[in-house]
Amino acid sequence: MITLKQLAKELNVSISTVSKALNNSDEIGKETIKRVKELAEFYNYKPNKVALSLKQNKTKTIGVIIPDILNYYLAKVLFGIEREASEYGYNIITCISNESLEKEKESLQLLANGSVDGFILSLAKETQIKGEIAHFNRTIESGLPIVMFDRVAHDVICDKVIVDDFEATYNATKNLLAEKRKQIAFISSIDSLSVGKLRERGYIKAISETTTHQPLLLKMSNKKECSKKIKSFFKKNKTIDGIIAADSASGIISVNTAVNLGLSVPKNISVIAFGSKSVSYHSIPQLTTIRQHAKKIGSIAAQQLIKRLELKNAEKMEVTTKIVKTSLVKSKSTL
Amino acid sequence: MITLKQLAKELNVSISTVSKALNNSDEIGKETIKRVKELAEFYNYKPNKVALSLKQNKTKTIGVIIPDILNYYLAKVLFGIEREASEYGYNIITCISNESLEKEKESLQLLANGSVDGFILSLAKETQIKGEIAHFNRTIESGLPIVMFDRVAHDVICDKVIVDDFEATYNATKNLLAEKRKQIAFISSIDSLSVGKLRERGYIKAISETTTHQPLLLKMSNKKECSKKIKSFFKKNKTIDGIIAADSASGIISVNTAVNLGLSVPKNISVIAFGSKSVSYHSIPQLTTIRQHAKKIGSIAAQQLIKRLELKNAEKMEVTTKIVKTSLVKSKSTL
DNA sequence: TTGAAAGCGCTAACAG
DNA sequence: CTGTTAGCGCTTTCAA
Repeated sequence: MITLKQLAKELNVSISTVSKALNNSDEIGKETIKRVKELAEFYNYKPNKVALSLKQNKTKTIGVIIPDILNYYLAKVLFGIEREASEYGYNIITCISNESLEKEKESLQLLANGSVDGFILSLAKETQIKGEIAHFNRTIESGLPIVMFDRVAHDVICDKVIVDDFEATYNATKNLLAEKRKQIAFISSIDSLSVGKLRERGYIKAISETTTHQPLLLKMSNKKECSKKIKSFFKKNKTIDGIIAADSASGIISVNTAVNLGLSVPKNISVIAFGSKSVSYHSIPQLTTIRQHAKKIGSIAAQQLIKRLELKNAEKMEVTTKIVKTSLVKSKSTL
Repeated sequence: MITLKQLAKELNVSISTVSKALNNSDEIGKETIKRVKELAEFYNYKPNKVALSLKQNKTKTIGVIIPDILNYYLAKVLFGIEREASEYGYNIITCISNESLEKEKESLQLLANGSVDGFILSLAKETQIKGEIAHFNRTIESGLPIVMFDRVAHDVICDKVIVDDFEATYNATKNLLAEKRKQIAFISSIDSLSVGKLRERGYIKAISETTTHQPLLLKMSNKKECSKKIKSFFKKNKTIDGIIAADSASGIISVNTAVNLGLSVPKNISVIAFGSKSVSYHSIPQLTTIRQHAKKIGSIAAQQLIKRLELKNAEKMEVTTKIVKTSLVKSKSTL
């Protein structure tokens, strides 16, 4: 990489002249500016990012910590974050906590050495189970703002972007009830997550408000066993005619299993699941899904963080919690 | 963030003494080291990464440019890269080219300003179609090594990590032939990618070596239309009894569509597709898959780059191309 | 209109 | 054993 120093030497001017010329300072003569710019162009000069960061005490880099990059939803949020950030000239450093509290702490710690200006993150499963939040507070106190999305720690005072999980399943369940379904079950493989619990509560509320039958729940911890568990669940409960699935895998497997058992979807049984468009193609008939607008969540989170970073007296800015509304996209697995 | 300067002031010693003490220099007295470390601990001192990078002229950061983060396979490679990199104390800055040549160039350009020590990348679709490679060569000439994986530019001289795509479909096709399948088709929605072409060629070779029937190809550009196209393809070609799918979506949809049309899988028709374990659950019966060991590809790519970065005279190190062998994991969609 | 010098936080050669 | 100094690449005040 070519430096100002080298340019200055070759042009027989001082470093500061070159710097000013490249920044179009009106202190510098037109002729000089032209000469400098030409040579810079010739050598494809780019100001060294590290030096700039050191000087200006900000890196234009955001640390993103996500629990699982193989989760389609989380990957999509990341996509949204990246796009928005790069729009504003920010880079993102990605760390994957792999659902581990330890790795989450470590990443936070590691990047808090001047590598990033702030964080966007979603809590690791283990963090949610153990309820630890001290590491977040420490980070915020040290001057690095955090924006949390989806799986958030309510007790930490910071900006948050969440989904209306409770309402989403509440409405979805109501929707199946409106189809005159009599026995609606809730299937989840994300029971340990805050969002999983919210979704369950939305379902339970709708059921207990409207019907007399008990909520019917199938909760699984292991994705591997989903197929078997769902199959035996269906066999045991022959009267089920509706499914609310808290995650897309459960939804897809429910439809495919029902069809496989000779049930007609949606004639005998309707299925609604959290999930994206592309995953909806994985079942025949195609799955009716609750869309979370993951990209939007990502871009809102990025906007929020950048706004705070570029504010003069950021402390004075109140923290906000933005709720991104889901939409129910009807397809072929419901009436 | 607390700095050496502040520590030095509070301890009434010089900055360099503090620096040396923290680095356990034997120039410094035991007692002093102890005092310094205690205070550093107390303030939770962390050396400023940016200053270190500037001083040492390396960032311990890798730029990763991937075409599509929502592609499960690519996300998994990213996972492998991240894990390996963090093992060696490297961070990764992720850019998503979104299959666009322009964005790919831009990211490369942008990070070549001292932000990263080198790159790991897979080519954007557009880059492969247009065959542009100048931007890669420029980057390498400027001293930043590149490791390419999966979708590589053969004409660029750099380290590469690839999959034995050709052999994989060749062997998979042979496998179906060994099942006495008479009419095996090849279905792909990634025709424009280098790997897509290799996979097709492997299939064609196996077919033309062994049978007299013409290769039977269904190539789609639009994922959206997959379901319809596959359905009409099946209806038109009633004698098909085997499928090799170049991508997992095609495979999943093939199985589900076949079942839906009343065919028995694998009795009437066998299906093999490129894909991961988790995607194999999305069809009933479960899909037989060609596994690419994405995480391994990621970690090998990271290892290779880091090795080159930490070598003294890296130019002298020959470039290598590593081939990661696929494995055929049999499940319920084949005999 | 241009240049010299200081400083961002750190390391390391050299001096004391 | 400890301190002074220079320098990584850049911006910016102040002086010429």
